[in-house]
Amino acid sequence: MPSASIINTSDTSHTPHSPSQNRLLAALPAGDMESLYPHLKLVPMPLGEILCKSHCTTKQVYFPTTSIVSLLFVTENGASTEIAVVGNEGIVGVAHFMGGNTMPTEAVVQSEGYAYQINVQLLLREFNHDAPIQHLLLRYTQALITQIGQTAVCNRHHSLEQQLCRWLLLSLDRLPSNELIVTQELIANMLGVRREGVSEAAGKLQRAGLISYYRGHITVLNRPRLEDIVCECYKVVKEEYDRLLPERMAT
Amino acid sequence: MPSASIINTSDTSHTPHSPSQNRLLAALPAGDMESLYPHLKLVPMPLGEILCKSHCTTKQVYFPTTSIVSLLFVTENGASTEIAVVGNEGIVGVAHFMGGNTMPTEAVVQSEGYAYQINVQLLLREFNHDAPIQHLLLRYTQALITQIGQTAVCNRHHSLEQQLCRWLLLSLDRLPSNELIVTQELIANMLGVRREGVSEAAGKLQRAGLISYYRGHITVLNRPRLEDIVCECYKVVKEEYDRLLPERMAT
DNA sequence: CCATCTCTGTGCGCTGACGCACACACTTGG
DNA sequence: CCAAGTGTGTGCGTCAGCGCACAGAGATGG
Repeated sequence: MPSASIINTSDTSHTPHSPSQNRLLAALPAGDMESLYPHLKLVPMPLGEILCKSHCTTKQVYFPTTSIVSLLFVTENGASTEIAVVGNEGIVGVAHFMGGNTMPTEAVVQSEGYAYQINVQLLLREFNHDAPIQHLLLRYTQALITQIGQTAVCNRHHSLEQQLCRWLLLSLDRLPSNELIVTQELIANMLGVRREGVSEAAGKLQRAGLISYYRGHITVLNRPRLEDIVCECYKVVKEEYDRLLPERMAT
Repeated sequence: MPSASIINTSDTSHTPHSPSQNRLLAALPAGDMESLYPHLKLVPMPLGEILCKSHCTTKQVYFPTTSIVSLLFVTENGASTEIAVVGNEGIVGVAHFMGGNTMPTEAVVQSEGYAYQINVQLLLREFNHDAPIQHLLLRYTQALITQIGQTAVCNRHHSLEQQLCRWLLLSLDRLPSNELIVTQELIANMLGVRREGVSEAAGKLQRAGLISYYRGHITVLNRPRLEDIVCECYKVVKEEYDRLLPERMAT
């Protein structure tokens, strides 16, 4: 049973899609909705799809609803590290309104689902002439900065097991159910560690009854205990998202 | 002899101070200079001064000129990690114009010098009504995001020695000379590693003739070779700063 | 001049994560 | 039904970085 901090409350299998499933879009004032919504295009986000490679110049930005997107840095020798995760609370493509157009980041779909896509130009027009949407997106970006910074801290100071817990909780917060469709190999790539390391840590969590997994399906059985053993990084990030993003998006 | 990528070209001991020593301030169009410059206050930045603790609500932002400021995350048990460094190419206090006012970050003076201070309200007034300054600050913030993300990558994948090289080069780029006034202990706190580890890595660099240090004074003797052995993280960040910040600030 | 403090060097045992190799179970497709 | 592919478990040697302890050398201040 998902805890109170679940974001998605809709049952994805039956509810019709709506831009308001994305918390940023939902928080827009009525006027902005009217100007943006007609241009939003619902797109499926298949697992593993690369929305944007490092420094690629895509002209689309994405507002995930039921999908989760990972922002990865890939090193020269192919190793990768997830620096942040974006779900229905955010937007993929902050570089466009920050003014740099591209980033040395790769955006990969980490959990299958849907997103609303919009052309950069259309979004920029609103961003540049409308204070509320600008403030909303900038505050979101600040929350993102905190997540990235906290990832740096976590990478430095915390154990693989704690990082796994953080990753699970961050994903869980962005999903409607308590089941994640990911292999341990994928998690390892996100965290930038060995697959065997994830296997060991996940096995430990499973033996403790916190999770249960089976060939690419991880189910969180006891979220409260997961929150007990996770490092502070999760809480810092979560509180910052709650603080910076609109009220109705907080819980 | 400092290489071509030195930012400060002034001799701090003799030249009069000027806001244009900060590259962001220098890049402002004439109109913005006129409205901002009268409100800028030159302040000394003593080594170790804490400009802003985690989530503190200071009403000042800083444009370093000859000083360097570290942005640190401090964990519950007192361990710290530098997530980014700000020198004369940037501004301390992005949270103010990003809309969050505070951040879970501590800003500490890592290298003594000067900065121009300005009241948040005055800066915000310009930020909200003037596109050029807004674009400038947002592009800087995007560069900062890259630096933070790359720090996360570096913490994950690269050796202490490589990280030390990165740290030295990032500092060097923000200083007029090739001498840093820092103890190994301080560097250890920044990198979030043991003092002994820094001692060992620095000793290795010294024996190789790349640096020379003595009780809190580190002199870089061979910058090109340092750039050879540093990890890619340094280059990625540097190129992103060069790309995102104005031409005259690039070299 | 001596006690104290600061900064750095070094040694040692420990541990978390790595790289590799291989086994096993389940799935998929002919 | 069997071969190939996918996802996971496990063992083993290695190593970077940790924590700790202590030494020595220079700085500082009475």
